[in-house]
Amino acid sequence: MYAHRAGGLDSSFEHPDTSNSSSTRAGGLDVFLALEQIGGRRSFARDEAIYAESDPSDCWYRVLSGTVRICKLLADGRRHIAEFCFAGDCFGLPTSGIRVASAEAVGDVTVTRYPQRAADRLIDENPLLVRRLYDRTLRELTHAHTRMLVLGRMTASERVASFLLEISERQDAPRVLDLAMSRSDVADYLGLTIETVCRVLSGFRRDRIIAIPTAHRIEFHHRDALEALCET
Amino acid sequence: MYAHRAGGLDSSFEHPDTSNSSSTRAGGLDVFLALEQIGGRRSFARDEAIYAESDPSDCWYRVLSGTVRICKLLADGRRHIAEFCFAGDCFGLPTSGIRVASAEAVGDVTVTRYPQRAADRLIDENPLLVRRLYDRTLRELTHAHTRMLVLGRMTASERVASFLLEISERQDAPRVLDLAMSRSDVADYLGLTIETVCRVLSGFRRDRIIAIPTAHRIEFHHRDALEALCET
DNA sequence: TGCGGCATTTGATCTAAGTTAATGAGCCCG
DNA sequence: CGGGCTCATTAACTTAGATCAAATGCCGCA
Repeated sequence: MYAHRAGGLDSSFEHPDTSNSSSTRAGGLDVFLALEQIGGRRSFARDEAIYAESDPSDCWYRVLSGTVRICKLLADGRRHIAEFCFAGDCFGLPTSGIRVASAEAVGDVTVTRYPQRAADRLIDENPLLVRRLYDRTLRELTHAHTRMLVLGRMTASERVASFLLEISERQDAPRVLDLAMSRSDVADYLGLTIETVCRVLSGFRRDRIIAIPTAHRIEFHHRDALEALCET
Repeated sequence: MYAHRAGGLDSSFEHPDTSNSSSTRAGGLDVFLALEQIGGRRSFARDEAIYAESDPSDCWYRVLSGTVRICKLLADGRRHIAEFCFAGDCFGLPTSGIRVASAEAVGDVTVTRYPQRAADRLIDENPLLVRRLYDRTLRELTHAHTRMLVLGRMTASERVASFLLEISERQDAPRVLDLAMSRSDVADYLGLTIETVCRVLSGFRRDRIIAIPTAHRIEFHHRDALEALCET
């Protein structure tokens, strides 16, 4: 279901010739090297804010290690997590000069920070780089459309199944899953409550579809059962 | 709430110098002219499919008149509408070679069709064009994040209020709203049922927030009440 | 090793929205 | 002009998931 994201976003930077673009490669790798040059490394502790909603937006980021959550809040405190970003993912790309969501470290996180002005200059000078960012963003938009289907039309069990499969496809091991995030994060990502997420997971365990050796580790016993749940 | 979309996508093509980019304008307008050259005009009747999920993807489109809906289906027929596209909006931009959603005419529709190969060539030759498409896609992604918050965390009343305001901001008149789409389309866009959409609209009318002279026309009497409902 | 606090899990109720069903209102075509 | 569509509305009832409440378990730290 989420196979189009396989390989992560890393690959767009590191293997710029793997996409379906017919761009010239002239000087291609230099571009990405140059991008690394202008980036500075930052670290954030568990639950620390990287930026907040309505902050001025003068840079964007790429995850080096750890997990970042992109959150939006309603006036009364209801929260939604728009996406989780893992190593290689970019976030905080500019749409206006103001942040429309906040970014927070799920666990300890290291990121590269790209100042807007310098990156803009590079982007304007390097068609190839825009093209990569564009392709990447188009893929993210497709992913967003899938997420909307999940949030708009799927049951609690289907949402949790699709979540487990999505995260698992982002990690190396196909039979085991290490969740960096809390049940509360999962719930806010899926538009459910903590309790419902727990109940669904317990149900899956009762049905021998998964095992839950510790709260943050899931073992897949019948991946096909999960896949059947979120078939399109 | 949706103000970042003000002006529609038309403006990115017709006034390429209004964005925050520092791109050179050298030959700028020629690019968009060239894009128009390679586009062919097509018309579709109410409910006609423009393309279907899993079709090969060899072109993309821009709406000239009418409204298009982008749909995703689950195996058992549950439907979700990812977005409505109005005059000036682009849709069907390529992520892989296969359509991941279908596009259908809501009413009678005219579109410009851009063959992928020709458009790709133009894109590769014209940094400015990619930059426009990129900025546009980034704005759409922001909109998608807002939609996820609506679908994941808002009540039925809040969803309908946000829908009315969103569509109204896309039209000229601020006091009256002409809905091209059926209640069923609205429901599938908001992750609700037809009946719930009706009940909420009737509730708004009972509370004198709106009037509903005909099923497809809404008059705003207390726009502020709607705005209060979906405050972030 | 044992204590305190937080996250997770489970259980008991409640409710917003879904489902089912009946009625009403346009509107197209003969 | 009127019959038969389809779409929209309203009402009665059901239910999936939320809310409220109470364990349970786990982890860091003394």
